[in-house]
Amino acid sequence: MNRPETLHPEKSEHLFHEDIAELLPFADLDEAQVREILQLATVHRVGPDKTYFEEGDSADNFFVLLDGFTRVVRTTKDGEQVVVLHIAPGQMFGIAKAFESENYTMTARAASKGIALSWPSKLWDSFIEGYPGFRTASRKAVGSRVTEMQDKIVSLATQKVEQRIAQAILRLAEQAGKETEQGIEIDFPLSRQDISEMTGTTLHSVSRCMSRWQRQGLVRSQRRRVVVCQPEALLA
Amino acid sequence: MNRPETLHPEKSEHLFHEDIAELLPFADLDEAQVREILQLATVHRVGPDKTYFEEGDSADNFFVLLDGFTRVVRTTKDGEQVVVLHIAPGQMFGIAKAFESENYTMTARAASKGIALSWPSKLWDSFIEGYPGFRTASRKAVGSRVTEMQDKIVSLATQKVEQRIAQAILRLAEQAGKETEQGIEIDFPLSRQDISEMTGTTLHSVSRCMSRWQRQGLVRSQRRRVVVCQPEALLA
DNA sequence: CAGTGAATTTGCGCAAGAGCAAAGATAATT
DNA sequence: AATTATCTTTGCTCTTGCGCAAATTCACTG
Repeated sequence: MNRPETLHPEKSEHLFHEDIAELLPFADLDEAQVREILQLATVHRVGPDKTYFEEGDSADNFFVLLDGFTRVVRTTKDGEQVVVLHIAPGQMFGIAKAFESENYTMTARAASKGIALSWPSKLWDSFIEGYPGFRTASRKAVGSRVTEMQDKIVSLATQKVEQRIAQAILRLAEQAGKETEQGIEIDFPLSRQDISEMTGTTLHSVSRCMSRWQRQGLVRSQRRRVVVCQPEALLA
Repeated sequence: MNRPETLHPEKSEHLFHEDIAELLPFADLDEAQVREILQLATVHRVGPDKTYFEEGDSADNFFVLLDGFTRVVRTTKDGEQVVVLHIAPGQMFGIAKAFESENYTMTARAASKGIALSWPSKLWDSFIEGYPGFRTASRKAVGSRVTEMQDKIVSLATQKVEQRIAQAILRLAEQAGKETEQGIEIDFPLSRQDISEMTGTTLHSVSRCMSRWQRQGLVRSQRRRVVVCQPEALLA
């Protein structure tokens, strides 16, 4: 295979046709189409806690995350952050066009160092029409977001803090879990504060909860690192 | 104007081209197209608390609500109900096709007597392609749902019970408000229990809250009837 | 390798709100 | 008009978990 392929406008050592073509949004495309699409793409490399875009910004681009995890966040008037959902590599985000919206309604902040591709929103319709796989992927993206948000609403509305935290951690372990000898490690830095923003509680309550689980051997957690040892036990 | 037009398969005294054509999903259609679409529609008339479809059902149809209000509800394992959002007349619902989903993920239950039209899901793509207004409307429907769910998540995660209840009632007053001399009346039966299911609390807390507001003259509420007298004051 | 700053742990007191129970009110039914 | 079912109110207790504060640990930087 003929390796390095240049990406516009920034050259990249690690992004290849093969990698991109595997991503759901670009499934079923032939090589020429992939090249065509990549020509139009902009590469974004962001450090931890940097944003791809902010709530209220004009929705000029849509994105596909290549690497790293991204939090989709809403900030309240008094500065509190609420994490609404997480984006995993291969998923689209910033797809305001799918909502007929002129502006982003949330902020996309990198949980860890990340890479994403973006395209001008004006290309959205032509992608939808020209690439069936893209249309399917965009619908699935919307669907899984809606599902995730539903689950979060039900969780917030009916469960106690402890259950909410457990559920949030298990979901992340599923989306961003990496096998280790210890157990499943969540593959990006995750503080008590972060978890509290996902579950609508305080970092104190999260800390207490996790300490207890640590004592019981259910999880193993150091500073901003979380390893789930007994996923089943957390369900109880 | 030539009045009664028959709807398939059930004849109807109150549904006319003029009414339907005004609905957002069918904006920009000419009379022939409206007739075409209505030919394919099924009419549903449901009583209060009856469902249009249930969570888990095969998503065979998509709907447009013509009259009445509909709650979109999720039920937890232990039978608790959570109201995720409300559908107003003119809006689409049951649009699993937009999520590339085979089944409904929630239950649609009529808050009051209601009328809806439905079409087989297999027509979704042809509607999307054939009627630009329909495509736009479906995106807007998804967008407003996502926005509403985001707001609910933020509300549940950061606000106290009292604020959540106030916000929920104000939203309904906006979506389903009818002007009266007393103030804005929510135009369908709404019990304390219903409100608690929207806000993730108990009917007791809702009752206490509303009683206080009643004493302060902010609302006026009898059994399953809610009138908002001072919307601004509820914001505090 | 010491120093600095961020993340975490933990204790304590308190308030919000859930849970339970019982009474009262309102609408529907016969 | 009497009966019944449903909805609502309200009091009381008890738990959850927040808010505040202080101590501690950990990672990074100079």
